[in-house]
Amino acid sequence: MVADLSQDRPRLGRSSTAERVADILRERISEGFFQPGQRLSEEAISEALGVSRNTLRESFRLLGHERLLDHRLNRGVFVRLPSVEDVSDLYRVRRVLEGAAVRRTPSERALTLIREAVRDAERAAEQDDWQGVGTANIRFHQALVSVNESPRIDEAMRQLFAELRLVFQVMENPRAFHEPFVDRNRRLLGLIESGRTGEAAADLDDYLDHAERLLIRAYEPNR
Amino acid sequence: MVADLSQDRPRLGRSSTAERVADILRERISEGFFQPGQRLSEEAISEALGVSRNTLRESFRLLGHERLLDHRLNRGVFVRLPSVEDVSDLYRVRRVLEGAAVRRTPSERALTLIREAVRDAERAAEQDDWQGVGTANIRFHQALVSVNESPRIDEAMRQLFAELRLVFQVMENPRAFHEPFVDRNRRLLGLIESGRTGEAAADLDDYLDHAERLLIRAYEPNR
DNA sequence: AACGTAAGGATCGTTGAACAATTCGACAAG
DNA sequence: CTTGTCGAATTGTTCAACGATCCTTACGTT
Repeated sequence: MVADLSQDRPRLGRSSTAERVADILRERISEGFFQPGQRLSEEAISEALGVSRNTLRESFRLLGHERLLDHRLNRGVFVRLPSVEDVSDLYRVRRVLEGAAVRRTPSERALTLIREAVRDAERAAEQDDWQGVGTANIRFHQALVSVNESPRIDEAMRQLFAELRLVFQVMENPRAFHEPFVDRNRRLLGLIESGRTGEAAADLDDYLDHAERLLIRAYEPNR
Repeated sequence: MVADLSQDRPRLGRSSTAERVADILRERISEGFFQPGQRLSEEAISEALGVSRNTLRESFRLLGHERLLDHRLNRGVFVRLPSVEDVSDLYRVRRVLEGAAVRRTPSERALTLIREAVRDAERAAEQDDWQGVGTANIRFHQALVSVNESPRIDEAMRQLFAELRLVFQVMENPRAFHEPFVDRNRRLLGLIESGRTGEAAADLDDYLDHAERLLIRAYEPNR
């Protein structure tokens, strides 16, 4: 019974001003409050948040390593603005991580998460809630990757989507983007459930090609 | 002609005291000067390197994100001491990244790198230079992963091996560990060269199972 | 002997101020 | 129109300080 407590262990060490500031900034970036390409002034933000410049700089380092911020020497930190090459690379990584996932037999737990994400996306689509479709879609792919049963891969996937959100912020019409994938999620789930790993892998590759093409076409980092 | 200069751009932004300090610490850790589990005193190191505590703390944040240091609140930073579960997870990641690589057809450039690494390992083994075998072995796997043609995956692999080096530091007999893999590298290369991706993938899985088993058996994080 | 508590020292977390280094735009000179 | 120079603004880094937290030791209680 004491063993259950070990679940809460990560929460223990948590909290330091720098990390909490990083959490805030991360959220602000992902919600578009800070736009990609925008410069983040040390003085302005440290004053606004009521922390010292030194502490804020520690936060910047954290987010820089997550590729959310771009640290240019003596020029300051900028919200990262991914290039088209970055988008392609992100999809290369997805093909590897998600491709490995569909070749494995998922645990019951993972399968449940995947099913829920598919259903949530469908439900949100019915209500024209494209914001909701987007987040459900992300949950779908994270659940998919969780089939690999690797904490490090899960973490990498989290970062990857944080980076992709930067792309969505710049995209012309992020809402319509997710639309075709509600059905594709359902189809892919079917292939996975029936254990047809070969077909699932092929469908996934086509899925990601499709998404990458749409994304790059709608993505214009030049303002 | 001016366009060629843009190649050198990455070299410009580089260098800031914090990053250079991080480079030094990274090297010291990988060479075993700082042992896994050891605590790194802010005061002692900042004084020894002649930098301020604040700057050193920025470096610590960088290395913490690379999983080389363990930051415990109010207790300081420690050289990370990977657990057995960590080792297993690292091999899960390797199976995914390297597995995806062997299923692709390598570029000429990548193939050359792989061949060189295999040859260097053999040469080092002939001279009983097990240190050299180890580094050639790492180069072999990095070259293998480079077949994915993804900068992010290359970077992930670099970090992964930096973490594995922590394990090697603690291991009982790191020299003998690499011995069986000189031949296995050669065999895997053969399968790749002949385009038998299915067999190559199967051999790789067995390869990594083998390595993980040996490593975990020889690994005793408890002192 | 096992345990709870208290005191003290060491180290980290964070701040605020200061100064050097660097960037960038404006403006003058050629 | 290009090049050189100046100054304001911002970052890079240091330093000193103080509160907070952890660890150890000692002491007293049960």
